[in-house]
Amino acid sequence: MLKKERQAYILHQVNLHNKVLSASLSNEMKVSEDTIRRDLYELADEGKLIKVHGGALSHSFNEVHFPSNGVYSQNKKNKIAQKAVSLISNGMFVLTSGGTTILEMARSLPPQLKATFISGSIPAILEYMHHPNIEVILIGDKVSKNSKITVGLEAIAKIRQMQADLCFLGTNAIDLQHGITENDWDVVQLKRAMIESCKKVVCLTISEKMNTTQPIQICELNKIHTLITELEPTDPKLKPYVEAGIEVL
Amino acid sequence: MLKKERQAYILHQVNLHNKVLSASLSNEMKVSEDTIRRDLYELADEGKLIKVHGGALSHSFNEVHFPSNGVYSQNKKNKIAQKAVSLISNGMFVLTSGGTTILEMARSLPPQLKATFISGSIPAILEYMHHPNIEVILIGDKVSKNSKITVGLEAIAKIRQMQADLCFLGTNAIDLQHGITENDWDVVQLKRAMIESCKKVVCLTISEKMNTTQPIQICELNKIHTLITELEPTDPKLKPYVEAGIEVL
DNA sequence: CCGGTTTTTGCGATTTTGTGCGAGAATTTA
DNA sequence: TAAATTCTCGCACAAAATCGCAAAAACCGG
Repeated sequence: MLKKERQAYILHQVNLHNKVLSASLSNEMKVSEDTIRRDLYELADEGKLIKVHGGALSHSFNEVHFPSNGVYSQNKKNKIAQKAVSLISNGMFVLTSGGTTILEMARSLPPQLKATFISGSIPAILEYMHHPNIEVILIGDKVSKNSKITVGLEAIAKIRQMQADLCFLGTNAIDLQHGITENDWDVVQLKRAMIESCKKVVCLTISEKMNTTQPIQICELNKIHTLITELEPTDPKLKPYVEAGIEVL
Repeated sequence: MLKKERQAYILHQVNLHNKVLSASLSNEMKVSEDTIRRDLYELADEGKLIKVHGGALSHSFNEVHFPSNGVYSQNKKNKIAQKAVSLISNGMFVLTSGGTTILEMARSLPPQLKATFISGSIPAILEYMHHPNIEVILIGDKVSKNSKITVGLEAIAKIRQMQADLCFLGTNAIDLQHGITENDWDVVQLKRAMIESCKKVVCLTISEKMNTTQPIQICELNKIHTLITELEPTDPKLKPYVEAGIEVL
């Protein structure tokens, strides 16, 4: 078993169960606990999980992390949110994933907007619910505690039978060669279905996540119609994406 | 159970109930009181709560004093919650409606309980999600903003294809002649479907709502197996229900 | 294909951490 | 004031982490 492979599996387990024990992982993959521990420390260094005595926990336990860059990042996300909102017009059906950037967009929706929002992300749904004129459709299935989103075949089937005008994807990693990538298998399945079920795919991401990759590919770049970051559309960092035929806002 | 995990649970409990007892926490998580005490001291050191003799208090407890009938009603709901929880055992599939009584039950689930909870109520889902060992199935459909629950044909169809062990209904009005009644058409449809899709129907209600009615009937009394109120099962107010063949806790 | 280098992994000895227990002290409660 | 909890403190024990080291595997330039 490859190291990367092992770490991807660990990450998957953490996302699924919110915790992992070094002992049981060592048992499952037949490597020493030392190796597992080293893996966990590496993943903790990359901020993918939280190492604790005896195993590791998912970030969702700490609730409020990154207090330091919070405000800073917030500004960026707000910029992104403003641009995203400008794409929505009355009467549209909008499919959205989860993630903090999407949340920020949800909070920025103008109160007079009348549209239908469809999502399996629970935090996003909570935001949409507060809006006076928006219809909210919740996609049901098993709830993934870590990503706070419904995942599974039911959810995917439901998405498949939709045909939305717009699809907003909160994106964790985007790259010229590898397209958009994720580390959670279930979320990948969902996002793939979302991409297939809408007329226009819009990726929202802060520029730090550009040109980074994660283990599992969601789709190639050419499936994406629009990319929104906090940068000016003319920023040189975005040039390769424009050249790849993506509309950049 | 990991130390951090345990502390996260304690914190969650403190924030919900504003107080925790060392003894009951020790009992719930099957660790010694010593361990709980050490946890409480650590959390108190971090300023997350206030350690007192016998347990701990939430920080907000000092500052804000809440409305008197709030606490009162809360106590009743807590009593109901305790009784309801006692009906659930490991491995069960439990269908629940929404409502504050259900929420209180969700908050009182012992951490080691492993069960699957199915609901379309968004506040309830949020509570279930905090629990370390519970699988959460969210029923999707259009979100009703005022009842914070998914309603519609999709949701009803989904419920119909289930077969749960237990169904908890937060009940707004119960009466000997009219059975249980509601004032929201969509919710009535949902609850009817829930009653048909489980082996055992349990109604949770505070005694004030007994012998009251609302415009739309959900079902006759004979569909209900168990009634839980804050009263003692021997209370004379409950006698007619016992005589009607309902198990009363 | 081959030496040399780097990375990865496992092992044993030692240290640290987490937990429970018992006895006596401190406190709450009746 | 007496009885019942709850706390403190020291200790023991097991599980987990750390450290140094060495074998094994992967990588690489020629």
